[in-house]
Amino acid sequence: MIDDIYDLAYELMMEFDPHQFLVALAEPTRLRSLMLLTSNDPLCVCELTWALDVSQPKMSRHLAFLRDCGIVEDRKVANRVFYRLSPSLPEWAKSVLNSVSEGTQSRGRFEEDRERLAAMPDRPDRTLVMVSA
Amino acid sequence: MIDDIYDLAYELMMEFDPHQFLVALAEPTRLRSLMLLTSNDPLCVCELTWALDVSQPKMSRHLAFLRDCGIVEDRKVANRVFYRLSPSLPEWAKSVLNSVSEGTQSRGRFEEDRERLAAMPDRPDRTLVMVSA
DNA sequence: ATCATATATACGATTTGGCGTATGTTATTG
DNA sequence: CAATAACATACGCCAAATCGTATATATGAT
Repeated sequence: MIDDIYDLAYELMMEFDPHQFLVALAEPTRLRSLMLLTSNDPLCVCELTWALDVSQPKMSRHLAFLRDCGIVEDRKVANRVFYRLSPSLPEWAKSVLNSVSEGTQSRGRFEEDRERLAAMPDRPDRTLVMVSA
Repeated sequence: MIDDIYDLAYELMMEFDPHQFLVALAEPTRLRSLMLLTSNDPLCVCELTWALDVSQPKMSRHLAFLRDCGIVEDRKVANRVFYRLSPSLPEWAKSVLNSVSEGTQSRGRFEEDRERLAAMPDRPDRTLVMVSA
């Protein structure tokens, strides 16, 4: 309760920082994750781990980074944690993500990520996450 | 001559890389330089050095970095070297720069940079640079 | 209760990036 | 031909970022 109030106050005080935002994008794993999330909101950790073919701790760390920047939000559903782009992202930041998404469309590495995600077997059910948004 | 041909071939082969582009933006001095260049094309090294209040080698290194990424172009005029955004930047990259520029408009650090630039005494003549573009 | 799955975090090791300082290069000026 | 000014680069150092591995936590299944 008290913690929540402090969190809110902190968030109001610290505006969304362009530099921090760009630092977040300037790392391959984070960028690839964000590119997937830009078109495939929400995704759980195991889906991203599978699609990017990276270790689980690595994915988890980078997602925590993005969350702490205010770029993504997480929602726990049963066993899993789903991430999506933060709806409260400043418009200019959303624009950046969309523009970068354009720039990465025909780039092999990002195409492969999308394909691996699409081909993932037994992808978790997302309906619960969508509803409770 | 031969070198020019190799440079051209190299540039055609290596497409503009989104990740590299974002790495370039994710450093304070480079970002601040680009934000100035976005609205004040072209600027010479000494103007940027003055506006950002950083050492000359530091400024020079970061500009070289941006040039090697294909983000800016340099043009030597007499004693000085002027930098401007590369006109051949992909559209999506220009969009990113414009969006980030929005995001930084009301941020103290970037405002100060603009003010220091505007207040710089004896700014070099730019007419020659503009004409020979 | 035990075991398996999904996720997060701590720790040590390695790598990378940026910086200051010193120096090189080119062009202008006197 | 100095001497100066603008810019670029080389070198060594330090701080920060990332990673793998191991481990902790929480939820679900048997």
